[in-house]
Amino acid sequence: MGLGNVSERRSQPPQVGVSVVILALGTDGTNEDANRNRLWLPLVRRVRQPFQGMWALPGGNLRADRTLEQAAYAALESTTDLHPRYLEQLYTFGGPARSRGGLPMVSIVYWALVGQAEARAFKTGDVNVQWFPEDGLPGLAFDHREIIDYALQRLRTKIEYPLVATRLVGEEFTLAQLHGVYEAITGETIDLANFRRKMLASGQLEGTGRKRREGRHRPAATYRYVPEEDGGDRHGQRDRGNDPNSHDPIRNGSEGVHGNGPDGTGMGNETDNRATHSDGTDPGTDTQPVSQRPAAEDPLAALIPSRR
Amino acid sequence: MGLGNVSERRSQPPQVGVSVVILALGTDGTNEDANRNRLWLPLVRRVRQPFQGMWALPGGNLRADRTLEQAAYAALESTTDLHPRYLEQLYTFGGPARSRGGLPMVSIVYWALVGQAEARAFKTGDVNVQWFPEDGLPGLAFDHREIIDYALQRLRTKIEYPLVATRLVGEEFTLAQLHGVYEAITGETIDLANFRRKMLASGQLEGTGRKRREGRHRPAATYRYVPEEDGGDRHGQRDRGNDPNSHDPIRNGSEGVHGNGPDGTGMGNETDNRATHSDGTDPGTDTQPVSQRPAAEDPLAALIPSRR
DNA sequence: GCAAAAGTGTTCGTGATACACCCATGG
DNA sequence: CCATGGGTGTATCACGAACACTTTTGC
Repeated sequence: MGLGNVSERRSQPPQVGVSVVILALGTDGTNEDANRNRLWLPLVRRVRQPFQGMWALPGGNLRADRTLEQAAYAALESTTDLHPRYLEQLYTFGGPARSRGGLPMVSIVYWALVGQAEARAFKTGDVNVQWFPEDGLPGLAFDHREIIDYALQRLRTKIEYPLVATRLVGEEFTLAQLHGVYEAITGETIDLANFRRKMLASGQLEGTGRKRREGRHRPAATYRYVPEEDGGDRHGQRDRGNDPNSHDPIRNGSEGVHGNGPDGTGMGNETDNRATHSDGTDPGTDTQPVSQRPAAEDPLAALIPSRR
Repeated sequence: MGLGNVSERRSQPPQVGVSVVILALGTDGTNEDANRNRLWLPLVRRVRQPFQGMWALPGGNLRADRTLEQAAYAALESTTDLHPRYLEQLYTFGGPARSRGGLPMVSIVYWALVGQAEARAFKTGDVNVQWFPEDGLPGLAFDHREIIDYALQRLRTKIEYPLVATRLVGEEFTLAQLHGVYEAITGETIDLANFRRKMLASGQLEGTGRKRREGRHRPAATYRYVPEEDGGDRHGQRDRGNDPNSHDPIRNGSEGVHGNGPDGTGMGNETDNRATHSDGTDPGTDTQPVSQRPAAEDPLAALIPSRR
C-alpha cells in the first residue's frame, strides 16, 4: 500500500479515541403527540473531512492523565450541560487497516443516560450540536449508526431495567413516570398495577413523603432510587463459596501497560489502584460516580406481557 | 515529569494491546479429587521488566490489518493449540498516566472458552506457558488478577449459561456432563432431573442418536448444541414493533477512525463492512466464527436452587 | 440381583398476568 | 357528581423446586 513495509506498519502506534452515546428520555414539545416519551440523543456535526457536514457521536482523544471514564465525561460535556446518571463502557470498536495509512484505529465507546426532567433543554446554543429522536436520526458519519443501534439494543435488553430506568427519570419520580419509562424503553405495554407492586417489592425504591400532581387529578406519591440495601435479611442468605456479590469489578481507574514483548505476551494494567471517577481532574458533576455493578437481579425482568 | 510539556504529552499516541483470558474446564489429573471439574487458564511468564518472572495474560499488539478479534485469536494461539469455541470482548481497561512517561495505555481484553475434552493437554512444551486452576493462580503482573476476576464473574453471572456451558464441554456431550459444567461454573448444586428437563425444553440441544458410557454403568444419550432455530412456532409470536432479535450487533469487522478534531467531536468507524472473523489473514482454526448474539433467553437462568 | 447412574412422574409453592375494583382529587 | 388517574385486591395459571420413582446397564 505504498506506506512502508510490513514491519514498519506493525510498529505504528494505533489511534484511539473515546466516543459516547448519550441517551435522554423526553417529549417532542413541538408535536402534539408530545406525551409520548421517546429516546433522544445529541449529535455533533463534523466540520472537517471525512464525512464533513454529517452528524457524529461526540468524542475525544485519550489523555494520559485521565481515565477512560473521564474521557467519556469530557466528550459528554462537549455537547450538553446535562449530568449523566449512568455511564458505562459499551464496546470497543476496531478493525482492519483501511483508513489513515495503515494505522490501527480504535474507538472505545461509552453510553450514558441523562435525566428526564433536565432533558427539556434539548435546545443547544451551538448549531453544530443537536438532539435527535432515536427514530429520527440523520445520516451518520463512520459506522456510528451501528454503534447507536448497538447501544439501544443494549439498553433494551442487556442492562437491568430498574437501574437504568431510575437513571432516566429524575431524582424523584412517580411510579407512573417510571412506568412510562419502562414502556418507552421496551416498546411493550406493561400492566401498571403489577408494575407498581413489583417495583415496590424490589426494595430498590424509597418513598419520599411527598406527592406530585402530574395531570389535573389525584396527585401521586414520589419515590427515589435506593441502591439496594443488601444488609437486610431478605430471605435466608446462603453460604456462597465463591461469588462475592459485594464488589463491582468494572473500574476504570486502572491503566493499561503494554510491554510490546516479542515473546508475544506481557501486557497489562499496572496496579490495583482503583478510583471510581473521583480522582483529581474530574470536572464538576454533582452526580454520583455512576459506577454500577453488572450483577443480575432485575425485579422487573418478566414484566413484559406475553400477549394481550 | 521531565518528558516534554503538557501539550506534547497530550498529542502522544496511546499504547494499545489486546489480552485474552482463556478459560477451560478440566480435572486436575494428579490429584485424586480428579473428578471435580474446575476452571483452568493458561498464563505466560514475563521475560522482561516490568514484572519479570511473574505470570501474565497472553496478549499482543494491535495490527492495522487485523480485527480486534483476530488479534485476540493470535494471542490465544500463542499459548495453546486448543480451538476457542467462544470469544467475546470483555472490557477495555485504561487509566491515568502513571506508566511509561505519560502515554495513555489501554488494554482491550477478550475472554475465550475452549472445549473440555481437548483441555487434557494442560501440559505445554513451553516452560513459559502454564495452565493454572482458577483457585490456584500465581502472582500476576500488572492488574491481571482483577481482569481475571472480572472475567470469572462475568462468566458466572452475565452471560447466558446454556451458550457458555455448551461451549465449555465438547462438541458432543451427555446431560450429566453439561450438568457438571453448570455446577462447576456456578458453584451451586443443581437438581439433575430439573436440569435435564429444562435443557431439553430449551430447544437448544439436539440429540445425536449415540450413547456414551461415562462410568461403568448405564450409558447416557449424547447431545449437541444447536444455535436456536428461531423459525419455529414456539408459542404465539407477537408483533414487536422494534426489537428485531435476529441481528447481532457485536461485530469486530469495523474499524475505528478518529479525527482528532479540535472541535471536540468527530470520531468514528469508517463504514459498515462487517466480517465476523473469516476475512483473509485469519489463522486456521476449524471452529465456527464464535460470533454470538448478546440476546437474553437463558432457559436455565433460574435453575440455581435457593437453599437445600 | 445389586449398585449406580440414566431418565420419568408428580406434588407443591411461588410468582407473574390479567382485570375488577375502590380511592382521591379537580372541575 | 363525574371524569380521571392513583392505588389495591384477587383469581388464574405457568413454571420452578423438590423428591420419589422407574429403567438400564455392568459386575
